Amino acid sequence: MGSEPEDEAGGPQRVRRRRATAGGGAVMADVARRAGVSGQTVSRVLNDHPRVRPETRERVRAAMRELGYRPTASARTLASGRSRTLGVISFDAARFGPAATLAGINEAAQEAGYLVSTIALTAADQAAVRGAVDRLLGQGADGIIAIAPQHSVGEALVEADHGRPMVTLDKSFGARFPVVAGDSASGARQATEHLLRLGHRTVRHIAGPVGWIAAEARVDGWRAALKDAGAEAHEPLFGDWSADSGYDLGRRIAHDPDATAVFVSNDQMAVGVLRALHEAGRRVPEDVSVVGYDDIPEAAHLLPPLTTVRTDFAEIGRRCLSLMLDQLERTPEPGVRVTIPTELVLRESCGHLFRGSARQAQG
Amino acid sequence: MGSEPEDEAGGPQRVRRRRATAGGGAVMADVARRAGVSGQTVSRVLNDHPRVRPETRERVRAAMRELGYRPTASARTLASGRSRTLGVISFDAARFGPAATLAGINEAAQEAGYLVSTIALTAADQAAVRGAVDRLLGQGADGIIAIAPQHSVGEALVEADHGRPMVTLDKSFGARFPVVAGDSASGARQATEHLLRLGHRTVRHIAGPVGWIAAEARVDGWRAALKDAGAEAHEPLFGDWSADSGYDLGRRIAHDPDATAVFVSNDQMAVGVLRALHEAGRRVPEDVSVVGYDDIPEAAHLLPPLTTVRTDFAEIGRRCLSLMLDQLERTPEPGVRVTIPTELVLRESCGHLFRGSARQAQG
DNA sequence: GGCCTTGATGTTAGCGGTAACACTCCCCCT
DNA sequence: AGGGGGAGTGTTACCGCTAACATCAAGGCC
Repeated sequence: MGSEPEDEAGGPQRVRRRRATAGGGAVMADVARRAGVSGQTVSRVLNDHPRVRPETRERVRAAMRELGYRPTASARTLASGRSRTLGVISFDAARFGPAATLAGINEAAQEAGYLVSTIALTAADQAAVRGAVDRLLGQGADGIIAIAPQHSVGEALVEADHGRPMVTLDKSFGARFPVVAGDSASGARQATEHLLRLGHRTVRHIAGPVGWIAAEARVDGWRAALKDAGAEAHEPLFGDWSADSGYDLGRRIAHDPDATAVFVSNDQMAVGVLRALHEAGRRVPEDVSVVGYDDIPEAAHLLPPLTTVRTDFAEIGRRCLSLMLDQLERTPEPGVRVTIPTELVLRESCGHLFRGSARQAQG
Repeated sequence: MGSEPEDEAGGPQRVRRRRATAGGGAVMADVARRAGVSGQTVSRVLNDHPRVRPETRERVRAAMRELGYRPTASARTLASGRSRTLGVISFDAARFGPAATLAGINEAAQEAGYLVSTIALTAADQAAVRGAVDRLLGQGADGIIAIAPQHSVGEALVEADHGRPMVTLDKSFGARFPVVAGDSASGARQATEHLLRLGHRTVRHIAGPVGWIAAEARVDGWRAALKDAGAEAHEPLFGDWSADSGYDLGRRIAHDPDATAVFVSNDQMAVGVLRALHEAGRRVPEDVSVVGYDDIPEAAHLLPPLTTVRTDFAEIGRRCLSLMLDQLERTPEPGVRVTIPTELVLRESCGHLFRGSARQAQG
């Protein structure tokens, strides 16, 4: 090639340090040399600066292509203080809701040219949350999106405060960062009112675990609907979101002949409830009506197909991202709270309570 | 404070550039000054070098704590060429299998002190895969784990080759990188043989989409089991993994009175199949036996509880990570292929075919 | 026509770490 | 006593890129 830089004779011959680029590829200086410009001009091309002559720009671009040049993110981050990386802290990443939200965030981030680093936490203790925030920030994340479905996580986030933008999901208190959430209270109300309209005297509730924001909002929505209708409110039964727990709690309800309508806080638990009712010989919807929450893709094919409250998780993810971008690139509105509407999807798991028997009520 | 470095009088006063650290926190030099050592010693403490006197180490640690020092990853990456970040390319991240695998990877990565950057792809075309690889490498990922469930993705990965370590999931050909996969062929064989042992003359198959490696391996395993038993093999029906498609295809099978046993390539489709059979008035397991695949958490609570093939997705994720670490930190074995065993979980969706009727067969 | 813009590009000095090497001590051995 | 060697620490030169400033040519203005 003949383009090796000459070492001045006799100078102390230092070992060339290993390059930081992947596969030892070209670096900016190589591109600059090849295009016959300075490194700064290459940098300008890279960053779409307007003050570069079109032909120079093209020459640099060509050199980049020919050398297979790939900018080194760590160097750019170090020099500019921006990484175009977003950190995401998530819990329970294998469950449908969080997973779908995460997918939405990822997709939107990609479109906006950001990379996403995810830390999936299992424990919700403050040390874990703080550690995750630290690692993400240390990594240079420009901002953090935290799925904070439990009060404890929300509190830990406030504790672990830092200078960078943050968006949280679900977290219900404190106007410190923007929050995105599905409208759980309203969804629960819709579900409950639907069941009441079908003639049920009251509606039982199988709730998500205590301390979970969405779970508690659904309890509130359910309770409010009952109160408005002057219906009795039994104490809710608290599950852990799993079909297993839905089954266990469903059996308790199945053995209570007064129970004719159940609102379950998510579809997975509803699966277990349907089984418990079936095994106890109580027909759905003839004897008992069931409404779930989330509208998982399987909900339409359960036996019977499940009436449920749909949340657009992908939209939640997208809104998180757009709020984050607002903070990063535009003027942030402080303390925004975005609520994603829900929709009751009518299927076959609910029936009229009518002369002790029931007819199917279809949307 | 009094610790501001003095500018020599009259020197050209340059504006201090914005710090790259989050929230303008302390940097290594600050820690060094406070602990009364050089930056290099701080670096040694940070990296657990053995050659530091315990009391010095403690002094440095104290200084770090007091200043809330957080090392800047981009600087470390730039200087060392290692980022302790792994890139993950995933598809279909909202489905149970991939999501659970991803969770396993994340968890294992965290334990090993690595951060994970995920790119979720929707299209499997070469440009998308190549772009994802580029972005991950540009970000400084030390290695890439690619969930490559389709042939096309595997091919694209080979094309997008690069110098860094890689581990792929499912990808069936080419010994270029280590591969981890659930043992789909064996799982399918177990399922099929189980049904045959119950007395079914043959077993129908609802398969995953063409081009998906796991789907095709399950077809192969199913076909092999039938062949060994000398049973007739109907042409499989190809779904798209969704409960919707399972329902559509299930209806075709439901209307065929000869069909007494169905092996479905995943549990979601099996949900649809169960519904289709139910609606057609065919009882499970009395008239038709059904086996699914994956053992999603809801499988035990379907009506009837679904016999299925369990794969330990978390283990798959962990193995991916350990293979990656082998490549990064130890002597890599080239072209390893790790197969995660499967287990047939017996529940109530299968019955003996016996005098035209069926009795339950329970493990 | 000299002076001030403006556009295009180059030069310099970092960003915050780490690798390689240099330099002290201090102990041990002969 | 002299020297070898290792433990502990400091010095220097980068890693690859970008911000700030400097430079330089071409053009507009009075």
